[in-house]
Amino acid sequence: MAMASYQHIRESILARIQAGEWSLGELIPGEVELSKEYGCARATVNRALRALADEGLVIRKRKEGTRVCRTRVRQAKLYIPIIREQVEAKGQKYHHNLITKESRKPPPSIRSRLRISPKAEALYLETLHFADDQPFAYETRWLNVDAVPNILQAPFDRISVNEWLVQSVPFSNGNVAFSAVNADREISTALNTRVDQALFLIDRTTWLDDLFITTMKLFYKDGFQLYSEL
Amino acid sequence: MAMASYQHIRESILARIQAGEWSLGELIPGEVELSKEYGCARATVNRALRALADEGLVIRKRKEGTRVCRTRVRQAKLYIPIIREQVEAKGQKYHHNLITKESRKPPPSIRSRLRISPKAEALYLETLHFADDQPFAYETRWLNVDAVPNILQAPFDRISVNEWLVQSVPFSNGNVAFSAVNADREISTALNTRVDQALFLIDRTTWLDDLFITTMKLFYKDGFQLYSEL
DNA sequence: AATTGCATTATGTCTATACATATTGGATCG
DNA sequence: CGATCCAATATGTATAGACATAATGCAATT
Repeated sequence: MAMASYQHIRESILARIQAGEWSLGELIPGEVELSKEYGCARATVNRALRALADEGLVIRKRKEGTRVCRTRVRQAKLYIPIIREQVEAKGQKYHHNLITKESRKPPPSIRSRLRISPKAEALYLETLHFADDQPFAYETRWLNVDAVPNILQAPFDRISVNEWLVQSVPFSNGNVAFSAVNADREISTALNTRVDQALFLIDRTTWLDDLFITTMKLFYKDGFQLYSEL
Repeated sequence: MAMASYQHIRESILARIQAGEWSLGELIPGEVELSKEYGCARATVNRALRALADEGLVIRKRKEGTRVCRTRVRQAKLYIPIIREQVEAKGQKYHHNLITKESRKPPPSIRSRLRISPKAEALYLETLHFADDQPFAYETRWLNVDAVPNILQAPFDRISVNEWLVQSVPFSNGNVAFSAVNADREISTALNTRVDQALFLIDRTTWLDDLFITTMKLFYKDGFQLYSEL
């Protein structure tokens, strides 16, 4: 069987929504009725409808029923990959260059988001990522050494900080922000672009519960775009 | 009961992963064993593990078992809201200004992505969105009138194109790309920023099956960022 | 008229059971 | 030795039945 029956039902209902059988905001039949119609158990319809609800296509409420979502919360699932994979996916050769690695007292703007003590130092790293020997992205990172003690032994000449962290440290929560910034002198030099070039910036911070792990800014070379199917 | 039992189990297993009970890439106990441990049916554990798999925290394979995900595919769910809601969520007053609305022959760059005939015309719209009477975002849009016939009656002085489409037209698929661009003269004037200012750009196209509906570029005023929890 | 309470209803979750399916590894046979 | 087959195994899916829970609206009560 190519597809499970709950998948079939999901697709069928999706098609019926798209065909306009029920208009936006309208109630669709209940689980019991649909299960009779499709000749299956209620649990199977339930799973299909739950799947649609997870995707944001319908809204379900107890007692009220299931209705076609009116304001389609367009949720795009973004996969933020490891930079090496991003480069290699384009068929280009990846390497990176560790520019800075030193313990510093973080500036207030960083310290506040770290939730660490005012006097504590943190590891500061700057990395330049290359695709086919062309600059691809410029990364600045603050790292809580206490949270990741064995980081000092990590072979950052062979593996990037980014990748080492992803593979070695679990994390419980964090946030990302995407924005656009103008390249300053330093970054434009590093990325070999003009000053003021618009750059795509990913700003990410991660914790393990309340323990700060790392915060990072990633400046992509111009032309980069983050893509997602809906 | 505050939480369903499968949720409890999900959280418990998540905590055990984060506590390092199983290291990255390692197999965790099977469903039967866990169901005995938690004193519940296998289906309940199954649901918990499926949830974790959906979130990208574990990988499951038949016969092999469930293992903690090594390269955590960091998937961020992005909610792309209606602009009015975005503005009002910041506690600001929203209004918009329809600058252009006319039928045109789309340029090749647009036409190719529309999958429509070479000679067909399409509706071209330019909208400026305001937050507290300050420019917030500049939108250019191409729209397939054939796909949305009743669009010509839509009251675009009261409701924005964006919002009308989201509420009136179902869509089956599409794509989004996020990037950074430098403001040209026209856009910088509209948004009241300097030329060359880095702007966050969302570029989105949607279809109903193979029927093109609309493609849109949205230039956000500087300072904007797209935020998401992980 | 306002409040309280109860039956109703649709989804949410759980259980026990069964069969399906993919995959591994060992046993068998040429 | 190598190819093939088969049993074991862990997850995947489906079913019927049960109880939980939230929300609605009607009915009885104050």
